[in-house]
Amino acid sequence: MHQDIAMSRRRVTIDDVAKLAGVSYQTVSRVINNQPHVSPATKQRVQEVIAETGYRPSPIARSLVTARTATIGLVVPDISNPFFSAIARGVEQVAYTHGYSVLLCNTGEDASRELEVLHTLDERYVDGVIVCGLREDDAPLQQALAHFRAAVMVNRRFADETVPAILVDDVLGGYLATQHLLQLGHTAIGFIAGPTTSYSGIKRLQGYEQALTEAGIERRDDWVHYCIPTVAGGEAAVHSLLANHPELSALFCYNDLIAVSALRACATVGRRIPEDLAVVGYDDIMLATLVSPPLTSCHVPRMELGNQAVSTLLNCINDEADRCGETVITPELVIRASTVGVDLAV
Amino acid sequence: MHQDIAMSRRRVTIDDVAKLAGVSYQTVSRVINNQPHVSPATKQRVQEVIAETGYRPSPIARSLVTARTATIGLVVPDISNPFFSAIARGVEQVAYTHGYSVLLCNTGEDASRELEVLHTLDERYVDGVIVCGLREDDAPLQQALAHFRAAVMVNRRFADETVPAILVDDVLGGYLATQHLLQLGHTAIGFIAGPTTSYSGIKRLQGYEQALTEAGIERRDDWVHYCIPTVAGGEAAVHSLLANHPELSALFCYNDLIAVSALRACATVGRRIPEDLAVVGYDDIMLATLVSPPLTSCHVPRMELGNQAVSTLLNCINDEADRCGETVITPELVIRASTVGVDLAV
DNA sequence: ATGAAAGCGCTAACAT
DNA sequence: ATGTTAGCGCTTTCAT
Repeated sequence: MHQDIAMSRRRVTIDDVAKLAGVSYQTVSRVINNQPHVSPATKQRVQEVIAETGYRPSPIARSLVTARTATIGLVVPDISNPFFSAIARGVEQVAYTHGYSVLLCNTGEDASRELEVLHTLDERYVDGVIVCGLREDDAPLQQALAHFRAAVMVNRRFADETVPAILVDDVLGGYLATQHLLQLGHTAIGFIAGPTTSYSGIKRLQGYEQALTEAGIERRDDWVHYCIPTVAGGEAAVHSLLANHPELSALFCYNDLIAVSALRACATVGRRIPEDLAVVGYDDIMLATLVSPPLTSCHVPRMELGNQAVSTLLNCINDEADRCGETVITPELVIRASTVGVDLAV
Repeated sequence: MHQDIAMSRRRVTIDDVAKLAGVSYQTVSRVINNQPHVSPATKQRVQEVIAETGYRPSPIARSLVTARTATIGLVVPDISNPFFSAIARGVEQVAYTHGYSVLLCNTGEDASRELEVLHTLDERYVDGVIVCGLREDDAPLQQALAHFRAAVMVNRRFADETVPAILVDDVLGGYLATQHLLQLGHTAIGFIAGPTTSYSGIKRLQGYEQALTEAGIERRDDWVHYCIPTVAGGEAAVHSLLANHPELSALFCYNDLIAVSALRACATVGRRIPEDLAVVGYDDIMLATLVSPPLTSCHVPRMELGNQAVSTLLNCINDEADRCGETVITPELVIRASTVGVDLAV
């Protein structure tokens, strides 16, 4: 009936190691947790047995007593969206180096699903969660996040700052984009603004207005159009804006996809870029470098967002409250041929 | 000293519920696991208490005894690569509906890191793993995968078929792409083949050759160039192939990024597409629809790969061996303006 | 139909 | 420096 441990399929336990090393299993526990009060000789013997048997402690059993899992939850609207997958990469990177694993949850842009997955993560006793994007009612989310030992939001914040957030300075981004166009001599600059409800859209609009104001240019409501932030969504908005306002010589777009639809619209009606219309995008996704002409775009360091989110989360988990406030990431304008005549990207 | 449960910050346990319902905690266990031998009255009373207290069983404690975690590991080379993030979305989707969570592991294209994360996943007692891509020594990986209750590979296979795999029929893809060009009347068709070591590259080459052979066209080695499968990587390969072989009227590219570099190369030297050169890409990433002209490309249903991977994995976990073989996903050619004169995408 | 007891593998007091 | 004793919250025998 009895099988030799080496032969058995069963995992090696702390008890097996203790017996083989001729000590109590508490001593083994001390060794694997690097605790004091173990004689060097014993320690070495135990370590040898561990090496021989290939023993590794069960994180499950450990979690049951420590109430920690060394796991964090990552909640994103859509992992196949390059914006979020880059964040995910940044998150995984830093988490892994700190011994944490990442549970990935996709909400499919669905608010109720977001609460559901948080529920699941809570059940699974994750040590903390990182929640990305999705504009919706704050109250239910805030309540859900209160269950966790720690939580961080990316690209979103609560008014009362109860949850640390990693934010992009979109006001600055909008300002830089617009300022660049102003410096090139443009005075009639339109803005395709994305969804009206978008938090970052509102901030980019502020930056746009701020730059215009500084330049002493009147801000006109009819120069601003809203749309769904996709290539298809931008098409109609761009067409109508350009048709109704032939005076516009430049366009700032909420994101690169919309900027691409501007490129297309111009190709259709025979307007040259940047001679007849200068175009600035936002996000600086890979696509921006690949269309022709390549897009001037506001670069958002997405992996950096993920890195910062984890760092902040781990600080909160470890009660290092000093780094649990709001972190602002600064975007940078990358200038390419859609605003300046020469194709810098070769 | 004693705190009322409702007031306490401590999680509600099965014991609390049992006491409040006036039954043994075994009975509560029966109720939450839908086991028989509980009287309707008792069952209802217990369920009421569960609802009142908001009790939810601890998956940790449960895992400790069942040796299952309802968690699967997903190993990808780079989650920020659209190919893998789409797979990840497919994986998460199906896993979630079956009550499984997904631990995300990024290997950064590093083979040793791949083994490391598998080690971690093994420690964490995941119920199974899905490993995507990365061409490397089979032996160490195969050995690592043997530790798991279940494992599935995506876009990769072991010769002995010990591990179920989800594969794309790349021979077919290469065949369809080439056949399409042949049907348009092209007889001199080049192939930019991606990395020489690429498993899928070799298969696409086979499909390319097969189509040529069927059409009675001699396959010429110097019509095939290899390169790193990026826009930058393709640039040199495309230039040299076109410069040395002006007879080529069509180009089949290993992926869409290389196809984009073909578009660029032609723009530089003034060759029109598709009149002077027809171009076919592969993967059908979003970019394919956005460049001009839009790319004819071989569509690979990436989310479907993820869906199938989880389905297969869950079958293996549950010992339903019937669905644990190799699954082949069929790609489809999407025809756009880079091969036919009219811009179908408007 | 219900309960009592044992144990999953580990850590954290408290001994000695 | 080492061992003993309790649990962590649950499922699984085995009784009743």
